[in-house]
Amino acid sequence: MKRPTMKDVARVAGVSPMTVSRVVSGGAGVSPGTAARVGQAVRELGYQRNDNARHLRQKNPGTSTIGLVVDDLANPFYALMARSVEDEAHRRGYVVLVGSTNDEPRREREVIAAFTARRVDGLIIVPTIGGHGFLKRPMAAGTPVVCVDRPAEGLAVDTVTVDNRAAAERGVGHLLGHGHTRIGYLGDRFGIWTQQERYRGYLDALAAHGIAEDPDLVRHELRSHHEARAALAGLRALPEPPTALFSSNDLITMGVLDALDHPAPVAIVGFDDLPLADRLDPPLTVVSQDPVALGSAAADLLFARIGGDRSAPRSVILLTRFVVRGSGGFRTR
Amino acid sequence: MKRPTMKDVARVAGVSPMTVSRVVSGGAGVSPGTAARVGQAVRELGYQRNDNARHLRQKNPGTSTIGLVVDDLANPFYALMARSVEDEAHRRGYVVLVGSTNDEPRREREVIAAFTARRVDGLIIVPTIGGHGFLKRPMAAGTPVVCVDRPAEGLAVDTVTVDNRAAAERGVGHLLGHGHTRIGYLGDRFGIWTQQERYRGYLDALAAHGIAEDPDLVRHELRSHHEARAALAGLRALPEPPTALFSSNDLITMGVLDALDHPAPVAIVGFDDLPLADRLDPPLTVVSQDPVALGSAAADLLFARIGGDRSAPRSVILLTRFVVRGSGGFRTR
DNA sequence: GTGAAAGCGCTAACAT
DNA sequence: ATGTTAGCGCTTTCAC
Repeated sequence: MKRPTMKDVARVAGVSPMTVSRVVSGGAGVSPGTAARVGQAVRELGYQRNDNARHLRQKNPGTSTIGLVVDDLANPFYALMARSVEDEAHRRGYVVLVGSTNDEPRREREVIAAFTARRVDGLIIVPTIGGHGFLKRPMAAGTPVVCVDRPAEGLAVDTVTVDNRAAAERGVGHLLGHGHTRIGYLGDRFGIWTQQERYRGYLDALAAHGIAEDPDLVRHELRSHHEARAALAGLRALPEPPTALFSSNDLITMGVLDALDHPAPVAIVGFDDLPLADRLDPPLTVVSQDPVALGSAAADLLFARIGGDRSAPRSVILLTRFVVRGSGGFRTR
Repeated sequence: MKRPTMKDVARVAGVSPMTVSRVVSGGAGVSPGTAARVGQAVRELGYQRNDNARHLRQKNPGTSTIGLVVDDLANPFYALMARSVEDEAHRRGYVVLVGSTNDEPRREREVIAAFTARRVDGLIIVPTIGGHGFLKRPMAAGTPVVCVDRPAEGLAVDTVTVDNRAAAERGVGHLLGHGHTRIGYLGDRFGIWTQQERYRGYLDALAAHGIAEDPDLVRHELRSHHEARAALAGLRALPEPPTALFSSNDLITMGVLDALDHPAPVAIVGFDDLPLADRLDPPLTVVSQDPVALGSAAADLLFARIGGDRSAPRSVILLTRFVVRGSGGFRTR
């Protein structure tokens, strides 16, 4: 049982395909009588217009589809962001193609190529570490791009980020204010922009308190829960172990918590909030981002571009919240 | 700067559009020389084939796009599922349109209509409470549908669920085994199939231990963290309050935990695992589902259908894991 | 108010 | 190995 086309509807209703087209598109300039007959035929056949064919011919360009490309859709942070983008799209009658990159430039290219081949009207991306020259073509052809969470190096597009550096400085400053002087830093891949920024914030805070950086206390490139645990073990085995830790994302924080006794024998401040963070012992002090705000800001920028905005690229920096719950204090080991 | 078409590439390469088509589609039956010239022109113009036009004409049907419709993409459970579906799709060269329903039948219809208008090759849906007769048409037209997490009433399609009822019975049985006889039940909207099943499991367990249901201990329709807290307050204000609680999903569990002292003065078993559940005091005992397995099972079924499988609809029931961590024991209040 | 013709960008089915 | 013709399902344009 093949799908009916306008021709089929036209035959049943006894009109021309053009009249069906008019009715299906709102019915302007069609007499109520024929409109009713066409509507009847549509219902009878279960006709639904093929939007791909429609968008192909329609002079008013656009597929009412946007693409969202994140690092990992399973990460609650990006999931919240995705939902927020989807809501904004739905409100405007758009649908969203979604893809994860795993932070692999190759998969990012594949996903974006698949999206632009389907002629999405715009892209919201969390760029990977790799270069993004391949975006120049679709952008020149009129597909706007917005970066969110981190900028794409060398790509002049609207970008929505948070104040990573200042927020990290604030968090580490909190630890310093509690008297900690040996503060461990646990970070994800250093190639990721947010991680560089947060590390800079860590250094800023140390410098502001006149404390020299101790490279022994710094671990980058922690890609998993497991690697975070291992790194922590290394820090605690030091002759002079840290009395406090700054954890640079939620995955690392979870790894750290899992490796520690209960109650945690080290002060901790984490970047990114966790669901039950306030029920831990002690309750976890964190830098909290708002992924919903990130997503809706990115969507607003994108739809403005789709709407014809040709102004210079904007950079939106959203503020984090510093949530003090107790885990930043001093404790004995 | 408009997008180049095959015609443009053909002109630059000095060949016919058909030759360009052949090259772009793999280059079978084209001499290496012309293929090179065409490739050169493609690069020069930044040409990318329009897949919408391609799929329109191509006799081999299909848009290499599937639709995924979940309750709420921001819910970590569905986010994990979505990522799993996306991975399966990506592996097969498909992209995925994603939408949230918020459990509103109207939004579900809108989203699915938008997807079928774009001629997705298949749909994976977490059906809302409403009827699903509107799916009959696209199904008859050849768009396969797979339900996941819960079945769609009256719709004979492949369905992937977990053993909700038995798992809930197991969880409540665990509480009974610890000597609890007054066990509170906290559930989400009773119209949702999983909630009915879990409640039945609760009753099964009580019956197996010869305990009569006490309606005072049962609260359904808890739609939020806040409502869960309020319901719990009601239970604890009872003349004979429950000594144990069975919480029917993660949102409710979080509400309950937030409302309780620390350490929790009531035994708790929750349906769905939570990230830091093992770091709570006491560590939370839960029924744990595997959203990744749900997603990949659904995707496998869908792609089998897309591949031409016309066999009778299958029902796949995945098993949950019961994770005993300690919160199910007896304690004083 | 309605329809006929043309064409969006591409490929199937024939040519040559 | 390459080109021509026709047409996917729809809308634009221009007739009536």
